[in-house]
Amino acid sequence: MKVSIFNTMSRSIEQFEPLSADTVRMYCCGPTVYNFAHIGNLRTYVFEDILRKTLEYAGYRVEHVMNVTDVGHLTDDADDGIDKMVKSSQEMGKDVYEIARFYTDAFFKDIDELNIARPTVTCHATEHIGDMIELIKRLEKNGHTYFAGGNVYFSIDTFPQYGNLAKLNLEDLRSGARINVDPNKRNPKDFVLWFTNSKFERQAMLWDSPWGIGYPGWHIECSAMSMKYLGESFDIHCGGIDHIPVHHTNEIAQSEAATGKQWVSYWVHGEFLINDTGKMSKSKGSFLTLQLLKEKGFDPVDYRYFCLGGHYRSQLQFSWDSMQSARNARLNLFQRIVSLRKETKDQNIKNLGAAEKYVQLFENHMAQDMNAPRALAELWSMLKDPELAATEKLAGALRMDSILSLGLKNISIDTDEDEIPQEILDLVEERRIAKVQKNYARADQLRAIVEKAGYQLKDTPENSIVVRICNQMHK
RNA sequence: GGUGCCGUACCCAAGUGGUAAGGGACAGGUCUGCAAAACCUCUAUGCACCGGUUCGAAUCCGGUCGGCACCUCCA
Repeated sequence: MKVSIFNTMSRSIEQFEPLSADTVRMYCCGPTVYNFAHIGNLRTYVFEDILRKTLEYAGYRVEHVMNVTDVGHLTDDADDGIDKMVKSSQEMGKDVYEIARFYTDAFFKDIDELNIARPTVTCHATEHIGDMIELIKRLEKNGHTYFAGGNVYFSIDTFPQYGNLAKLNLEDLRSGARINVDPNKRNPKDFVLWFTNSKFERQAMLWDSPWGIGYPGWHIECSAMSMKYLGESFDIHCGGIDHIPVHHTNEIAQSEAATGKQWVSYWVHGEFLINDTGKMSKSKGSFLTLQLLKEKGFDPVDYRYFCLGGHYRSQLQFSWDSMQSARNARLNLFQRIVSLRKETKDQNIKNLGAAEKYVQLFENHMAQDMNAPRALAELWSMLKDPELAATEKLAGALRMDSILSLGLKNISIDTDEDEIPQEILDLVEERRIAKVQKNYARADQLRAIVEKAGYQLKDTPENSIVVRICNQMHK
């Protein structure tokens, strides 16, 4: 299986070829842990997981590195504002490291619940300050930095390819630059590598460095850590689309200026999740978390399914209606798997047989820039094809799920018949008698009572089955 | 103001020149005392609008209207 992927650098779909034959080295920008991740953030991690699993499906071993930014980033401009970590710690009255720990744990809980594979390496910025300092020293030696107003800056004029990724037109940008530019900058697009002097109200995290006590600029961690774990040149770097113009642009500049080599081969970016107010952000008051979805009765996997319904490079419109339809779809899908399991009990489900052609189509769609919506459609077509045997459908579905990761292999046929209270069973028995006596008015009345108690009755030719209504959504 | 993306059925959403995937919802059917569940079937001669290129356009070109994103921390 040959994988093709859209490379932001060339703005075109390219055939993927890793630097080394069978290993893919991939770096993903991780969370800044001063708050909970919202479902828009989470969409990006779902997409990265799909990318990783598609590559693994194609036979590659994937070294997947993700950073956790536990050093403060600034609230607004790179020269002003309150450190986000400090701000959050002030609000919660906790130590900055406690805050980072708390939100890091919350983040990985979300990741796990979404069936996103953990990175092979997770690296924390605060544990790599030394690596960042070494990188800045290297840049200094190569003449790409200058010291002004207490801070070390990267000079973009020493790096002619600056802005290639974002296709930035530097002339235009310069003329349209904001008013409050840091007067120490030689070029408005220069950025800080190391701060010893900032306008922070309070700075909780400080480290010693050749330039004085301070803290690193916010782009340097990704360069330093990715090169530490993946080498000076690696295959894939991904993140949200918003990182193209500033963060990734600056990362490229400082990385390649330091090594003199091409840093990353493929840049892969995921689009935003949008709701009726536009981009999801806390300031707009539309900060939806996975926790909130759960409180509303959704399973985290419903959200994963929802994400798979749209292509990763298209904006995806979130609404509660869409979320509901994703849940229904997922429930229907699970129901089909349960039926197949029952039908194929004790049978060998290893062979794809006639499901092969659907798996083939599925692979093609995933291999062609990860067209998950198309791939999902193949899953449905396969399940609905009357020509296929149940074992073949099940084998095909499980194969596809190695990328989709909806948890199909964990679905058991023991439909959790957890204890139904005796009083409910008594009502059911009373209804059975009423039915035998053809007292249907009484039977309907009893069913209404049972339903009100949260149970649903399903009459079959033999007997009546009772299920807890709210249990169904979680299976 | 500058740059880019998008506008497909009731909703979400694929589809970049060859005659509109898929899911949800709705409706109908089988089944049922009636339901529920399950299963089956159906839903765009048309892809914002206008004009053009072409044997052929949702797909290419021009224009109009509308939406979104980026240019500033942001997945």
